[in-house]
Amino acid sequence: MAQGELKSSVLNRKRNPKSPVASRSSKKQKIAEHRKSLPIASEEERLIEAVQKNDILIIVGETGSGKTTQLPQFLFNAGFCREGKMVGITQPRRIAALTIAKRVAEECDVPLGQKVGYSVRFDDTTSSSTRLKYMTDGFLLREALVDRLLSRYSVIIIDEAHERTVHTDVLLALLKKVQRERSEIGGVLRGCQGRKVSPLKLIIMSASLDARVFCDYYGGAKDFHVEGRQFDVDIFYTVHPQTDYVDAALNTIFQIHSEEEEGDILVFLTGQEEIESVERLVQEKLKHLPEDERKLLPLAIFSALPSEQQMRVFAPAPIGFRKVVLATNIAETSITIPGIRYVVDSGVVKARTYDPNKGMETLDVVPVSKAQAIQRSGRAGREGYGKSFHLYPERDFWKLEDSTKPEIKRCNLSNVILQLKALGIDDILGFDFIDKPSRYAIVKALAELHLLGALTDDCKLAKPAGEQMARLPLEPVYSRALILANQFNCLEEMLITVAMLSVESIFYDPREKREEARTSRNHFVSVEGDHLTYLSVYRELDEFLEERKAENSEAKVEKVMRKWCKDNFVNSRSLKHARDIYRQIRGNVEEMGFNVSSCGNDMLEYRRCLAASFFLKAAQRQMDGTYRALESSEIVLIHPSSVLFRSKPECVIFNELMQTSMKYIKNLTRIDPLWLAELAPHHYKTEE
DNA sequence: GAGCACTGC
Repeated sequence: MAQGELKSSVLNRKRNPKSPVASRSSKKQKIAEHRKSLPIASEEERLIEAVQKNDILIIVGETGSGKTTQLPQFLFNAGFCREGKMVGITQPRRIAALTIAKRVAEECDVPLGQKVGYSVRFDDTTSSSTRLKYMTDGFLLREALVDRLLSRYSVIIIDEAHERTVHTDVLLALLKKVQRERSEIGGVLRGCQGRKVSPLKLIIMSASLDARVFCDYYGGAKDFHVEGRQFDVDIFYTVHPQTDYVDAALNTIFQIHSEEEEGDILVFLTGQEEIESVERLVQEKLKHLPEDERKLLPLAIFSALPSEQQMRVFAPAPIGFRKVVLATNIAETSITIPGIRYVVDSGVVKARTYDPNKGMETLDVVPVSKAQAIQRSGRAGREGYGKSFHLYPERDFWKLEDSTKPEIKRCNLSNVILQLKALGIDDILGFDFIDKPSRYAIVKALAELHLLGALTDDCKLAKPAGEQMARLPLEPVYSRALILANQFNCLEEMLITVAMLSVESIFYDPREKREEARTSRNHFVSVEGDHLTYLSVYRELDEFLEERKAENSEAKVEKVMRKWCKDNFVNSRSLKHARDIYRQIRGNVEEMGFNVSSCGNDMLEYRRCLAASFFLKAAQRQMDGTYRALESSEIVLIHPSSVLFRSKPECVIFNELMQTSMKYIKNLTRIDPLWLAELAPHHYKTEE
């Protein structure tokens, strides 16, 4: 979201203030010309015919074909939105849903939210007159919980299916089932609010590499190829394998800078630490160059970076300067940086995997896939001819995996399975996933859901707990915590806690200000642990804003909030997100009839509730000062970001176990070890 | 003594 705001603010600055009438007609003309020039424009008839003849169509089209903006308009014109029906288009990212919908509304010359709208979490612009609805795939999944046949849609388009996010994969399987059910019902009055249910058209849109996978999955579905429109990118490889890609990246950056024509450089690296170190190395190296060769401006971008600093990569470099943007994967698909003409690909990426046996996530540096390498190169050809430098030999490229392993095979499945159960799908092991997760991962997730009380002994959705948990947009273990907090009379505190635990990077410590950051945040810190610390961060900001709300406008409150966050070294984007989540889940639990009560100053009761909620993740200190995670028996360390890093209490509960350089536990609170047997007897009594 | 990237009626 932050990135989207940045992009549009840059665009706005460029816009010329012409007279409204003149600009409107010339803008209209420009849009018409642009639409006509798209590769897909000449395919309208053939495409519509293909949709009419095939219930499932796989559209393969590269960047710039116009498929995402044009196809829904073609479908509208061909009558697919008659009788109040909608065409739904899903995207893996909210920023895409939002910007594409705005673009299409502009092309249709209608205000956003009428014929064309978007729906993403916290932000729904659709109305009863919306016919082309852009949304995140997660949003459509949520809709399916309410209207299982998705009866308001005549056509559903899954865009960017090749990315294979968990949400996309679940949707691909679910829609296959919904389509079958809708054609079986055929015209009988059923579905949401007694709507007439007609057959569903399904369109899967993907980049080229793996169209076969989708065609096969849908029983030999027809595929339709649309030409892309990208500028040419020359690809270069190293002659020999590089032992140190950071060093190779540095050399390549300076080689481009001294030998190539003007144009900015985008360098793909693995993470924050590496990026910050390359940034310093570039600056260091520049000092040794002659004055006139120093005009190179290194800029970092990664998701944990505060928005104000992210924004800097979007601004044009000063006259005569060349930008070199040092980025994580964030620049691969999520954001597009203007001016990039050269790409440097390290060939590696940090990838998360989940080990269901240990209940542990791992963050490893691994080689990219061919598809990723190609996607990275493509970033050099957005505005004109470009060059891409891979820091490995061509023969190594051919050894890469074709595409990245689908996320569903690499993640904790408890949430996915809870959602499927809530959708009425009981046979998870037999469910028709496009790529099946391992039997073991499924069984482990079922067992976890059972322990959390979401499933009955025969693995059916428990009533009401399982239903309630499925309704909440949270990890099942956090939903469970809210249900328990209702009984412990600390629901208010737990709502804040799980909202804060649901967002990433609440604290941001720039390397050079690490000490200052810690000191200025000292007053938040609770000796009991991270959960109470988050609670006081949230509450202090809330009180601060409350005091100032009376005298200020909403925009000013936002500004005050950003200032407060900056002063306290808190990431304002993360905290705003946490506040949005809080509002949403508070609404959810109130709808469930929960009474949001506070335990006041009784933090003992709150900590007991944390222990009761997170009993599956407890750890005990050992003689040597390391910890043993009770569930997996893994030897772990307290992550240095925890406020308990130094104090090392005897027993803690934690929310995250992740292996990076070491096995670390994060987000912890001190508990009394006796509480575990008392509060989770079904799990601990026999052991201790 | 350290944090790839997304996302949720």
